[in-house]
Amino acid sequence: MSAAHSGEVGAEAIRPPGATVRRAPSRSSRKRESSESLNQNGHRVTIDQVAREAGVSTATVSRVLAGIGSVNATMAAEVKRVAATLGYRPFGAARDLASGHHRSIGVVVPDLANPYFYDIIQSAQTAAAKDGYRMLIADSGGDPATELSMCEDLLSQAGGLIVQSSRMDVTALKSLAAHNSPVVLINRVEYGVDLPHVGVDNFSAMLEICHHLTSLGHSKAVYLAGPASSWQNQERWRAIQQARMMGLEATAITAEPTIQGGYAATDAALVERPTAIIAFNDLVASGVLARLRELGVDVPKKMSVTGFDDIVFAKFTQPALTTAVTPRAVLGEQAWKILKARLNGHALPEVPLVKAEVLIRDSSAAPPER
Amino acid sequence: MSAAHSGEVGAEAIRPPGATVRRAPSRSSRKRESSESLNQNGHRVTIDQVAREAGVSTATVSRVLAGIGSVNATMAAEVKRVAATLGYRPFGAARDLASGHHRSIGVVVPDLANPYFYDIIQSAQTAAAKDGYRMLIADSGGDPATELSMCEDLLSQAGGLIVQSSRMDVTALKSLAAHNSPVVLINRVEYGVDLPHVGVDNFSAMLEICHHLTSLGHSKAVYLAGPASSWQNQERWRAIQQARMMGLEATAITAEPTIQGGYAATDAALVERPTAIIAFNDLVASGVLARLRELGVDVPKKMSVTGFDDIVFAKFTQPALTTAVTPRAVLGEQAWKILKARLNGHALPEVPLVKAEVLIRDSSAAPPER
DNA sequence: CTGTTAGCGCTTTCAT
DNA sequence: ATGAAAGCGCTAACAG
Repeated sequence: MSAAHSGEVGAEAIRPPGATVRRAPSRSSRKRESSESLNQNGHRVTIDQVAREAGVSTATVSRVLAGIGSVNATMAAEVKRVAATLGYRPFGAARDLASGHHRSIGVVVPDLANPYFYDIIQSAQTAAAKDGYRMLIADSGGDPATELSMCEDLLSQAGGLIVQSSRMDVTALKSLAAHNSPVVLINRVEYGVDLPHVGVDNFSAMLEICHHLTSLGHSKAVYLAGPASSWQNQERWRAIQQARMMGLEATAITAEPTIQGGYAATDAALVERPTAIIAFNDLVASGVLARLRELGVDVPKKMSVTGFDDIVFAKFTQPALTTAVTPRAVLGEQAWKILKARLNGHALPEVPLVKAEVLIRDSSAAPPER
Repeated sequence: MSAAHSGEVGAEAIRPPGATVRRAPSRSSRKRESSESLNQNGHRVTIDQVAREAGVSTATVSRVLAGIGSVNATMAAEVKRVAATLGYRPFGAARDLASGHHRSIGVVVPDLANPYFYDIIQSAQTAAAKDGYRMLIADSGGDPATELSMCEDLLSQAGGLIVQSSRMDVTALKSLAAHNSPVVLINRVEYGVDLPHVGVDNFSAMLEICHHLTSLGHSKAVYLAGPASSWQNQERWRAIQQARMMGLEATAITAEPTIQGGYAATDAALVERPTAIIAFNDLVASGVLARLRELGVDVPKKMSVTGFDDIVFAKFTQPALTTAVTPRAVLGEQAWKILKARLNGHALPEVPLVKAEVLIRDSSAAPPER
């Protein structure tokens, strides 16, 4: 093969004499003190070096490493060997620029310290990784303004976005949609906003919880509500209100969506003299349980408590929590599926809200006789 | 200002006649169907468009948007206005390529579903974001082999790596170190491997837990061990063995580092007839508590149980868990501090292992009389 | 099947 | 203070 086997002399020598003489590359003196992924000599190993060393063209190296097209087996092996020897790792930015799209997707969540989000992140990450995408994550702290700018920001490094339980108002959401970038919402449904979403059918599940309670004989409950801007909270509360027709009287008291929040709000809830406390989620319910125990209120004999989500701990609280299983892994996969379709310009698959199964455990029972 | 105000005709027209004629750009026909961040017309808004529209050079736009160097205030305002109007968002890959380094760091954890890692991830993310870095996260699933390849992989998209509780063996760690890339380890100390680390002083904290137990009168305990390849587990076990000189006899039984794991391993632990069960972490301890409750074994009267980490739930278990507070947020910040120094070519700051404070709650007490 | 080569969009000299 | 222009390292036409 009389390939461009130029060895060490190569490139410079074969430049045609008539070519415009380029100004000597001042670049050689450009600062390069930040040592990120450089080899021993302080230089990044590039695809050109691999190509030269292996006696092939950069195109071939690219093909071999990407596993695209067909290449002579011997050649491929040699390329791989050289790449390994040199410790070559492609420079992602160059690849993305050349191919015209980022290989990362951004994920923004309201609170990285909340276990609820991790199951979704985990499954989305696994699914995306399978397709060669990495995941950038960011914590908006639950602040709507931060959330929007965070999204805008990520969009310059990511090919698409998965936005979890967005707290943005409709205007912000619309302005995000106007970017025309691949974005999918998780657990935020907003008609009139042109953004695909996946989510849990909170309404049905909460209605079922209410039904469970009324069939047990409860008629007076307190809802420890989550953030007002949260769609999930709105849906859950809507269901509880709907349950009035089943004979369930309920008032809402806002609580921080954390264990501490539930703990702190319990006393206020008790003032209403309910026989059941419906918590926004399992975190809140756990806090309620803890406070009730302190207060000596027997659960479920004197008070029924329900959660939502079925986080790992729900099964191990004392007593074990009655809750609704929101299939988080499914949500993550669905979100990626839609995003992927969007990235590839395919038609978006229709995914209905995911049903949440209600799990009756030990924290709910018939109300005490009055 | 007679700037290059070329309007729409611009570029092509002013090309000097003597210049080498480039082959007509076949690029115009290159596929561009993947709609990622394109504007209405299906084209990405580039810095050139902004520059042209604003009647300045791309260099100026770059300066304005990066806030670097000094630019005429009026001009800057105009550039910003145009950029906003056009919906311009810089293409991260191009920026990274031009500047020579990635603006992301990779974070790999053994298990994204483990709450222990949340606080670390969150604080590291916040700290890094402040310096303009994004965070790529990946879940290795706790598999050493996957972990290494995952790191290699990330290194082509990230400027540096934070590796949590690495389970890689020394050889793998060394090969990672050999890349000479900015990597910092969290909770994995390996002398002889040239990689900076931050971590918790597991040994001292566990020794203190043991001391707490012996001073209560315990002399026979079972350690529900974590993964053998985990440095934290090794350190904790080392402390327990050390505690023999304080009169604590202990045997180790391996358990999955999860609630389920603790639950499942409890029966085997009981066979040893200990008066105390020392769990690898809070998750395991929670499982133990759940099983013990089922079995009717009173904690702490009949059995003392201790955890490690002080995850949010530790305070709310029944009874509340005696544990060691590992300051996760501090770890995340320290890790970023070191990584940043490394990325900038500064000297690495020396950070000693973080002390963990032992928190005596209700799950530990004097052993029953025999 | 393989090599050549033109850019991808941006930053950063360097010259003005 | 501003502009011109040279690439950063890689991919993907395109031509053989």
